[in-house]
Parts: sequence; C-alpha cells; structure tokens
Amino acid sequence: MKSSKKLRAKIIQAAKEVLAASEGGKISVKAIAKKAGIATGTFYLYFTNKEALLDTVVQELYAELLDIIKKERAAYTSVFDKLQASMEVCIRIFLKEKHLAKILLQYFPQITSAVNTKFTDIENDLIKFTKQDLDELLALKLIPEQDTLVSATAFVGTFREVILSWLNNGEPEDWDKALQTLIAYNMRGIGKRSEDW
Amino acid sequence: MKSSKKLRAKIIQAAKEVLAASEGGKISVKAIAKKAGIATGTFYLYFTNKEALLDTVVQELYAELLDIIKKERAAYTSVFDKLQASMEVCIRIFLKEKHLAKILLQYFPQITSAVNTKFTDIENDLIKFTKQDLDELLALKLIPEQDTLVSATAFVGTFREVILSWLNNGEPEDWDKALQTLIAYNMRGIGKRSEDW
DNA sequence: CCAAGCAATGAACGGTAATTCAGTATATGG
DNA sequence: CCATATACTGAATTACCGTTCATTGCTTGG
Repeated sequence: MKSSKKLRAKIIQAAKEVLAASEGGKISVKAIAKKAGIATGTFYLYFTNKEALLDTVVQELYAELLDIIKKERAAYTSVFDKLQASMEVCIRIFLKEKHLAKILLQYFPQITSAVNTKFTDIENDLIKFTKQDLDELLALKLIPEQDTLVSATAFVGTFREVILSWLNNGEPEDWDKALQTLIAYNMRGIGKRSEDW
Repeated sequence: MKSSKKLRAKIIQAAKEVLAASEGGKISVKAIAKKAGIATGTFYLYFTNKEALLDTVVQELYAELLDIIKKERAAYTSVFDKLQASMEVCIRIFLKEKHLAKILLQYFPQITSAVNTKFTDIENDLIKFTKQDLDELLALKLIPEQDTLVSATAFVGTFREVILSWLNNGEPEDWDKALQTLIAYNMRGIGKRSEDW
C-alpha cells in the first residue's frame, strides 16, 4: 500500500515512454509492464484495464499543457497578446517535449478514437478556448466579422499540422522565421489589422 | 485470368465501401472478402497482404482527389484564383464524398502509420503543391516575405482540421459564412493584400 | 517466529484477425 | 470426354493481445 501511488505513477511514466518510442502509437499492456518492471498481472492491480490507463495518460498530459498555457496567458492583458503567448508557449513545449507532442497530436487520435472520445474532446477544448478569444476580439471590433468557430478550428489546425510536420520531417533551418511565419499566419488569418502590431 | 483485373477492382471497391461504413476505420480481410463475394483465401490471389490493398486504396483515392483539383485549377490563370479554386473544390469534394474524407483524413493515418508512410507522403504532397503556389506569389511580391513551407503546412492544416471537425461535430449552420471564413482565413494568412480581392 | 493478509506473479484463457494451403470446382484444349 | 491447368475455397494455422486467477513471496502484528 505504501508503494501503491508510486508504482501507479511508474506505470503511467512507462506508458508514456513506450508510447513515445513505439511507431504508430501501438502499445500493449505487456510492453508497459515490462518497461515498468512488473508482471502483466500487476498492471491490473493499478488500473481496471488498458483504456483506463490511456485515459489517465491523456488527461495528465493535457492538464500539463493547459496549465502551462494558462500560466503564460496570465502575464498579458490584451487578447492578442494572450493568443500570441499561447502560440509561442505551445510550440516551445511541444518541441521541447517531443514525446508529448507525438502522443497528444499523433497517437491519441488513433488510440482513443475507437472507444472513447477523449482526444476529440481535448482538441475541441482547445478550439473552444481559442473561440472565446476570437469572440472577445470580435465584440471589440478588433477583427472582422467571421465564423469564429471555423477560425478557431483553422487556428488550432495550423499548429497540429506544423508541429507534426516538424516532428516527422525535421525542424526548419531558419527557426526564427518559421515561428514568425506561423504566428503571423494566424494573426493575419483571424484578421488582426497590421497597424495594430 | 480474364476476370483478374475485374475482380481486383471489385475487391478495391469492396474495401472502400467497408471502410466508409465501418466506425473508426477498422477493417478485416474477411469483411472485405465477404463484401466482394469471395472467400478470404481468394483475396490473397490478388493482393500480397492487407497492407498492399490499403496502399492501393489510398493511392487511388488520392489520385482521384488530385485529379479533380488539377482540373479545377486549370480553369484559372492567377495563382490566387488557383489557390481559391483548390480550396473550394477540396471542401466541396470532401463534403459531398464524406466517405472519402473520412478515409483520407481520419482513418488512413491510423491504419497505415505503423508500417509505411504513405499517408504522410500524401499530406506532404499537398503541402508541396501549395508551397509552389506560395513561392510563385512570393516571387511576384504579391505576398510578404515568409517561410513558404510553414505557410503551406499551416494552409493544409486548416483544411484537415476544419473538415474533420465538420465530419465529427456536424456541419456549420451558416454554411456560406463558414466557407467564406475558411477561405478568407487562409488568404489573409498567406498575406494576400485586401485591396487585391 | 508464525500465520494471516496483501502484493505480485506469469502461465493460461478466450478472442480476434491475418495468412496459408490442401483440397475442390471450373475451364480449356486436345 | 478426359487431362491438365487454373481459379477458388474456407477451415486450420499462426500470431498477438487483453484479461484472469491460482499460486507464490513478502510483510507485519501478535
């Protein structure tokens, strides 16, 4: 009982490592158990089944991500600045923690889409948060009339695609320019007037 | 031997249908064989394995898509118009042929990512084509200095995300506005000057 | 020091799905 | 009408995986 929490955490950590290493996000309970240094049966003393573990892993990773973003946003007051800060920290985190990016952006849609909808929920969450920002900007007439849900979806989509492409095809040579391009793309995309920035 | 080509085509067609119908892109050789009206063993007289079939299916679907886009683009001379035509026809096709969208955007990344990289290749293709357009526009100074590879990636990403979201969460109520928003997002994103359109 | 209780084990079970192959049907050409 | 080749069949084989559970090892309170 003393080691209960610790072992649980170890299993979660092992799962993250196995996931990050495995091609295509394939993952087996046996592999996780091996990585965690336990027997397969032991796994079921800590999780009711494989899906419960995967749920936990996404929840954790997602919570970490959201937490970082929220903290970063808190430092700014203008919605444009908040958005820009979200973008920058998002890229920074995903490229520093590549395993996180691979798991959240690439593997989990595959892993969870069949049974539960957790991942879709997460993407939808991010989109919803972005939409709130856009609605606020729209209300202030700082961006032109638009379907803010579509814009928010497009916004999130650029990150998914760009970060995944960096993960799969290597990062850009001119990193500064790439980052600037991506941010500018979305700022222009939502319709921020250039005299404002 | 007479029926060889025909039966092969029939199997491919059956696979498309099974894929389109199945939730989550799960697909079994047995199901394909049943749909095609053959025994499971017969399948292996026409394809070396399941993966070979799936490769063929993506290749075919992708070729169809590209073909449609190319034909549409041919009707215009301005690169902006070509881009816009690509966007419109892409959305139109994907929403008319939802099974195609589901297969290309949702299922295949899951199905094929383990072994081959065909799907990533396909996305890269689309990005490359878009990049060519952007390079042309950049050379003509019609868009501002930017990392065109990043922009092209972002461009493609907006479509993936938006179309998938429409497939999963339902289409927008105000369809016109949504379409207009998406196109405007990308036109502004790449930096098309508003006095030009 | 022992026994009861708890944690951990990993072989075994049940299920699913890809692939094979010995056998069957069908067509062909002499 | 037979012999041969070719196409097809689907049950059996193989492989893998999630989950269970009878057994084993370990700890601890009396």
